[in-house]
Amino acid sequence: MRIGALAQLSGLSTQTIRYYESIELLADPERTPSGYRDYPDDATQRLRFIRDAQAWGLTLGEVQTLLSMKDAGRATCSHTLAFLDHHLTEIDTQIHRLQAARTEMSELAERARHLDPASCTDPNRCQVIDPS
Amino acid sequence: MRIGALAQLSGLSTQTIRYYESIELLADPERTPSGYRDYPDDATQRLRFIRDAQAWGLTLGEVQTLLSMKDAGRATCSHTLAFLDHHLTEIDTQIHRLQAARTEMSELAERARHLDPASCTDPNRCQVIDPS
DNA sequence: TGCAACCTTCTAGTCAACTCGAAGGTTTGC
DNA sequence: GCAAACCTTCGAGTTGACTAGAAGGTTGCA
Repeated sequence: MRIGALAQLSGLSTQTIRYYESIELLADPERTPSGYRDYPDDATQRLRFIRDAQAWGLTLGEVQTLLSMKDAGRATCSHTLAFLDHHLTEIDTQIHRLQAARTEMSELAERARHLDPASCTDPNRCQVIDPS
Repeated sequence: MRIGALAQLSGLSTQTIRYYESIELLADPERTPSGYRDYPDDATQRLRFIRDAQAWGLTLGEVQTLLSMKDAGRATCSHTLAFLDHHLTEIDTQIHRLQAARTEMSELAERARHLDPASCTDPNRCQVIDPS
Protein backbone atom coordinates (compact mmCIF):
# COMPACT_ATOMS: atom_id res chain seq x y z
CA MET A 1 0.00 0.00 0.00
CA ARG A 2 1.34 3.43 -0.89
CA ILE A 3 1.38 6.39 1.47
CA GLY A 4 -1.76 7.97 0.07
CA ALA A 5 -3.78 4.83 0.70
CA LEU A 6 -2.42 4.53 4.23
CA ALA A 7 -3.29 8.16 4.83
CA GLN A 8 -6.83 7.50 3.67
CA LEU A 9 -7.21 4.44 5.87
CA SER A 10 -5.71 6.02 8.95
CA GLY A 11 -7.23 9.45 8.62
CA LEU A 12 -3.82 11.11 8.83
CA SER A 13 -2.19 13.23 6.15
CA THR A 14 0.69 11.88 4.08
CA GLN A 15 2.86 14.62 5.59
CA THR A 16 2.04 13.47 9.08
CA ILE A 17 2.96 9.92 8.21
CA ARG A 18 6.29 11.06 6.78
CA TYR A 19 6.78 13.18 9.87
CA TYR A 20 6.21 10.15 12.10
CA GLU A 21 8.80 8.31 10.09
CA SER A 22 11.24 11.20 10.50
CA ILE A 23 10.95 11.08 14.28
CA GLU A 24 11.31 7.30 14.16
CA LEU A 25 7.87 6.56 15.41
CA LEU A 26 7.39 4.54 12.24
CA ALA A 27 10.08 2.30 10.80
CA ASP A 28 11.36 3.06 7.31
CA PRO A 29 9.01 1.16 5.05
CA GLU A 30 9.89 -0.92 2.02
CA ARG A 31 10.17 0.94 -1.25
CA THR A 32 8.81 0.15 -4.66
CA PRO A 33 11.41 0.02 -7.48
CA SER A 34 10.63 3.64 -8.22
CA GLY A 35 11.20 4.70 -4.65
CA TYR A 36 7.63 5.01 -3.42
CA ARG A 37 6.95 3.99 0.19
CA ASP A 38 5.23 0.62 0.32
CA TYR A 39 3.46 -0.20 3.57
CA PRO A 40 2.27 -3.57 4.87
CA ASP A 41 -1.40 -3.87 5.75
CA ASP A 42 -0.78 -3.76 9.49
CA ALA A 43 0.69 -0.27 9.28
CA THR A 44 -2.83 0.99 9.92
CA GLN A 45 -2.80 -0.86 13.27
CA ARG A 46 0.26 1.02 14.42
CA LEU A 47 -1.16 4.34 13.34
CA ARG A 48 -4.42 3.57 15.07
CA PHE A 49 -2.55 2.79 18.26
CA ILE A 50 -0.67 6.08 17.99
CA ARG A 51 -3.90 7.97 17.49
CA ASP A 52 -5.56 6.28 20.46
CA ALA A 53 -2.58 6.89 22.69
CA GLN A 54 -2.61 10.55 21.72
CA ALA A 55 -6.27 10.72 22.65
CA TRP A 56 -5.34 9.37 26.06
CA GLY A 57 -3.01 12.33 26.42
CA LEU A 58 0.28 10.61 25.70
CA THR A 59 2.83 12.69 23.84
CA LEU A 60 4.41 11.25 20.72
CA GLY A 61 7.56 10.84 22.79
CA GLU A 62 5.73 8.61 25.24
CA VAL A 63 4.12 6.67 22.44
CA GLN A 64 7.58 6.16 21.05
CA THR A 65 8.83 4.81 24.37
CA LEU A 66 5.95 2.39 24.49
CA LEU A 67 6.31 1.29 20.89
CA SER A 68 10.06 0.94 21.03
CA MET A 69 9.73 -1.21 24.16
CA LYS A 70 7.48 -3.35 22.06
CA ASP A 71 9.79 -3.25 19.04
CA ALA A 72 12.74 -4.23 21.20
CA GLY A 73 10.78 -7.12 22.65
CA ARG A 74 10.80 -5.62 26.13
CA ALA A 75 7.13 -4.88 26.26
CA THR A 76 6.27 -7.30 28.96
CA CYS A 77 2.95 -6.80 30.59
CA SER A 78 4.60 -5.47 33.70
CA HIS A 79 6.50 -2.80 31.79
CA THR A 80 3.38 -1.76 30.00
CA LEU A 81 1.46 -1.81 33.23
CA ALA A 82 3.93 0.43 35.00
CA PHE A 83 3.78 2.83 32.12
CA LEU A 84 0.00 2.89 32.10
CA ASP A 85 -0.23 3.29 35.86
CA HIS A 86 2.19 6.17 35.75
CA HIS A 87 0.17 7.92 33.11
CA LEU A 88 -3.06 7.25 34.98
CA THR A 89 -1.82 9.18 37.98
CA GLU A 90 -0.84 12.00 35.67
CA ILE A 91 -4.31 12.11 34.21
CA ASP A 92 -5.72 12.18 37.73
CA THR A 93 -3.52 15.12 38.63
CA GLN A 94 -4.68 16.96 35.55
CA ILE A 95 -8.31 16.25 36.30
CA HIS A 96 -7.88 17.58 39.80
CA ARG A 97 -6.20 20.73 38.57
CA LEU A 98 -9.01 21.32 36.12
CA GLN A 99 -11.62 20.73 38.78
CA ALA A 100 -9.93 23.19 41.09
CA ALA A 101 -9.85 25.76 38.30
CA ARG A 102 -13.48 25.05 37.61
CA THR A 103 -14.43 25.66 41.20
CA GLU A 104 -12.53 28.91 41.36
CA MET A 105 -13.95 30.17 38.11
CA SER A 106 -17.50 29.28 38.94
CA GLU A 107 -17.19 31.05 42.28
CA LEU A 108 -16.02 34.08 40.34
CA ALA A 109 -19.00 33.72 38.04
CA GLU A 110 -21.36 33.41 40.98
CA ARG A 111 -19.93 36.55 42.46
CA ALA A 112 -20.54 38.33 39.15
CA ARG A 113 -24.07 37.00 38.97
CA HIS A 114 -25.00 38.26 42.40
CA LEU A 115 -23.20 41.58 42.45
CA ASP A 116 -25.30 44.63 42.97
CA PRO A 117 -25.61 45.96 39.41
CA ALA A 118 -25.01 49.44 40.76
CA SER A 119 -21.54 48.44 41.84
CA CYS A 120 -20.80 47.44 38.28
CA THR A 121 -21.43 50.74 36.62
CA ASP A 122 -17.86 51.87 36.70
CA PRO A 123 -16.47 49.95 33.77
CA ASN A 124 -12.91 50.67 34.73
CA ARG A 125 -13.23 48.77 37.90
CA CYS A 126 -15.04 45.54 37.27
CA GLN A 127 -15.24 43.88 40.63
CA VAL A 128 -14.86 40.46 39.15
CA ILE A 129 -11.79 40.96 37.05
CA ASP A 130 -10.01 43.35 39.30
CA PRO A 131 -11.33 43.34 42.88
CA SER A 132 -8.83 45.82 44.23
CA MET B 1 9.44 50.07 40.75
CA ARG B 2 11.95 48.67 38.25
CA ILE B 3 11.45 45.46 36.32
CA GLY B 4 13.59 43.36 38.63
CA ALA B 5 11.52 44.31 41.66
CA LEU B 6 8.30 43.60 39.80
CA ALA B 7 9.71 40.24 38.75
CA GLN B 8 10.51 39.44 42.37
CA LEU B 9 7.08 40.45 43.59
CA SER B 10 5.19 38.64 40.86
CA GLY B 11 7.31 35.55 40.67
CA LEU B 12 7.84 35.98 36.94
CA SER B 13 11.15 36.53 35.19
CA THR B 14 12.10 39.91 33.80
CA GLN B 15 12.13 38.34 30.35
CA THR B 16 8.60 37.12 30.76
CA ILE B 17 7.45 40.57 31.80
CA ARG B 18 9.11 42.11 28.74
CA TYR B 19 7.54 39.39 26.63
CA TYR B 20 4.10 40.24 28.01
CA GLU B 21 4.75 43.84 27.08
CA SER B 22 5.78 42.81 23.58
CA ILE B 23 2.51 40.97 23.01
CA GLU B 24 0.63 43.94 24.45
CA LEU B 25 -0.66 42.15 27.48
CA LEU B 26 1.02 44.84 29.53
CA ALA B 27 0.99 48.50 28.56
CA ASP B 28 4.30 50.23 27.93
CA PRO B 29 5.36 51.45 31.35
CA GLU B 30 6.85 54.81 32.22
CA ARG B 31 10.59 55.11 31.87
CA THR B 32 13.16 56.59 34.18
CA PRO B 33 15.40 59.29 32.66
CA SER B 34 17.95 56.61 31.87
CA GLY B 35 15.40 54.48 30.06
CA TYR B 36 14.65 51.87 32.70
CA ARG B 37 11.07 50.62 32.93
CA ASP B 38 9.30 52.12 35.92
CA TYR B 39 6.16 50.33 37.08
CA PRO B 40 3.37 51.56 39.35
CA ASP B 41 2.62 49.50 42.42
CA ASP B 42 -0.55 47.99 40.99
CA ALA B 43 1.37 46.31 38.17
CA THR B 44 1.64 43.29 40.47
CA GLN B 45 -2.17 43.11 40.54
CA ARG B 46 -2.34 42.77 36.80
CA LEU B 47 0.39 40.15 36.73
CA ARG B 48 -1.33 38.25 39.51
CA PHE B 49 -4.55 38.27 37.53
CA ILE B 50 -2.72 36.96 34.47
CA ARG B 51 -1.15 34.19 36.49
CA ASP B 52 -4.47 33.19 38.02
CA ALA B 53 -6.21 33.20 34.67
CA GLN B 54 -3.49 30.99 33.24
CA ALA B 55 -3.99 28.59 36.10
CA TRP B 56 -7.65 28.41 35.13
CA GLY B 57 -6.54 27.30 31.72
CA LEU B 58 -6.97 30.55 29.82
CA THR B 59 -4.45 31.21 27.10
CA LEU B 60 -2.61 34.51 27.10
CA GLY B 61 -4.75 35.43 24.09
CA GLU B 62 -7.89 34.96 26.14
CA VAL B 63 -6.43 36.87 29.06
CA GLN B 64 -5.70 39.64 26.62
CA THR B 65 -9.29 39.71 25.43
CA LEU B 66 -10.50 39.93 29.00
CA LEU B 67 -8.02 42.59 30.00
CA SER B 68 -8.50 44.70 26.91
CA MET B 69 -12.26 44.60 27.47
CA LYS B 70 -11.48 46.02 30.86
CA ASP B 71 -8.96 48.52 29.52
CA ALA B 72 -11.48 49.70 26.95
CA GLY B 73 -14.10 50.11 29.67
CA ARG B 74 -16.32 47.40 28.21
CA ALA B 75 -15.83 44.93 31.00
CA THR B 76 -19.34 44.98 32.32
CA CYS B 77 -20.27 42.15 34.58
CA SER B 78 -22.36 40.60 31.85
CA HIS B 79 -19.47 40.55 29.41
CA THR B 80 -17.22 39.02 31.99
CA LEU B 81 -19.89 36.56 32.94
CA ALA B 82 -20.40 35.41 29.37
CA PHE B 83 -16.68 34.94 29.03
CA LEU B 84 -16.43 32.96 32.23
CA ASP B 85 -19.42 30.80 31.39
CA HIS B 86 -17.96 30.03 28.00
CA HIS B 87 -14.69 28.98 29.51
CA LEU B 88 -16.45 26.92 32.16
CA THR B 89 -18.08 24.77 29.51
CA GLU B 90 -14.70 24.36 27.87
CA ILE B 91 -13.20 23.17 31.11
CA ASP B 92 -16.08 20.73 31.47
CA THR B 93 -15.43 19.35 28.00
CA GLN B 94 -11.80 18.89 28.84
CA ILE B 95 -12.60 17.15 32.11
CA HIS B 96 -14.92 14.79 30.29
CA ARG B 97 -12.32 13.99 27.68
CA LEU B 98 -9.77 13.25 30.36
CA GLN B 99 -12.21 11.09 32.24
CA ALA B 100 -12.99 9.12 29.12
CA ALA B 101 -9.28 8.64 28.50
CA ARG B 102 -8.85 7.58 32.08
CA THR B 103 -11.56 4.96 31.76
CA GLU B 104 -10.10 3.55 28.59
CA MET B 105 -6.59 3.43 29.96
CA SER B 106 -7.57 1.84 33.21
CA GLU B 107 -9.51 -0.80 31.35
CA LEU B 108 -6.37 -1.48 29.38
CA ALA B 109 -4.41 -1.70 32.62
CA GLU B 110 -6.96 -4.07 34.11
CA ARG B 111 -6.69 -6.28 31.07
CA ALA B 112 -2.91 -6.31 31.51
CA ARG B 113 -3.24 -7.09 35.19
CA HIS B 114 -5.46 -10.11 34.62
CA LEU B 115 -3.93 -11.55 31.50
CA ASP B 116 -2.67 -15.07 31.71
CA PRO B 117 1.10 -14.52 32.11
CA ALA B 118 1.66 -17.30 29.62
CA SER B 119 -0.01 -15.28 26.94
CA CYS B 120 2.49 -12.56 27.55
CA THR B 121 5.62 -14.48 26.85
CA ASP B 122 5.84 -13.47 23.24
CA PRO B 123 7.30 -10.02 23.62
CA ASN B 124 6.65 -9.16 20.02
CA ARG B 125 2.99 -9.35 20.51
CA CYS B 126 2.03 -7.77 23.75
CA GLN B 127 -1.69 -8.21 24.00
CA VAL B 128 -2.15 -4.90 25.68
CA ILE B 129 -0.30 -2.68 23.30
CA ASP B 130 -1.15 -4.48 20.15
CA PRO B 131 -4.17 -6.75 20.50
CA SER B 132 -4.22 -7.89 16.90
C1' DT C 1 1.19 10.76 -26.15
C1' DG C 2 -0.49 13.70 -22.87
C1' DC C 3 -2.08 14.90 -18.57
C1' DA C 4 -3.82 14.55 -13.89
C1' DA C 5 -2.93 12.58 -9.76
C1' DC C 6 0.31 10.71 -7.21
C1' DC C 7 4.87 10.29 -5.29
C1' DT C 8 9.86 11.97 -3.85
C1' DT C 9 13.18 15.13 -1.00
C1' DC C 10 14.30 19.27 1.28
C1' DT C 11 13.62 23.51 3.49
C1' DA C 12 11.06 26.48 6.05
C1' DG C 13 7.01 28.13 8.56
C1' DT C 14 3.37 27.86 12.33
C1' DC C 15 1.69 28.37 17.22
C1' DA C 16 2.21 29.28 22.24
C1' DA C 17 4.82 30.81 25.74
C1' DC C 18 8.66 31.57 26.79
C1' DT C 19 14.13 31.48 27.27
C1' DC C 20 18.92 32.69 26.17
C1' DG C 21 22.78 35.34 24.72
C1' DA C 22 25.38 39.21 23.07
C1' DA C 23 26.76 43.80 23.39
C1' DG C 24 26.36 47.64 25.70
C1' DG C 25 24.57 51.43 29.26
C1' DT C 26 23.32 52.54 34.58
C1' DT C 27 23.16 52.22 39.63
C1' DT C 28 24.72 51.06 44.02
C1' DG C 29 27.83 50.30 47.61
C1' DC C 30 32.46 50.11 49.41
C1' DG D 1 36.91 54.88 41.20
C1' DC D 2 35.66 50.45 40.50
C1' DA D 3 33.17 46.11 40.48
C1' DA D 4 28.87 43.76 40.86
C1' DA D 5 24.39 43.86 39.93
C1' DC D 6 21.07 45.70 37.28
C1' DC D 7 19.08 47.47 33.12
C1' DT D 8 18.57 48.13 27.70
C1' DT D 9 17.60 46.19 22.76
C1' DC D 10 17.69 42.80 19.31
C1' DG D 11 17.82 38.48 17.39
C1' DA D 12 17.61 33.74 17.69
C1' DG D 13 16.49 29.25 19.91
C1' DT D 14 13.17 25.89 22.23
C1' DT D 15 9.34 22.33 22.34
C1' DG D 16 5.63 19.58 20.16
C1' DA D 17 3.18 18.35 16.46
C1' DC D 18 2.55 19.29 12.55
C1' DT D 19 1.79 22.02 7.76
C1' DA D 20 3.16 24.20 3.35
C1' DG D 21 5.67 24.77 -0.73
C1' DA D 22 9.06 24.14 -4.35
C1' DA D 23 11.09 21.33 -7.78
C1' DG D 24 11.07 17.33 -9.80
C1' DG D 25 10.05 12.00 -10.82
C1' DT D 26 6.14 8.10 -11.61
C1' DT D 27 1.70 5.96 -12.59
C1' DG D 28 -2.60 5.25 -14.70
C1' DC D 29 -5.79 6.08 -18.10
C1' DA D 30 -8.05 8.02 -22.42
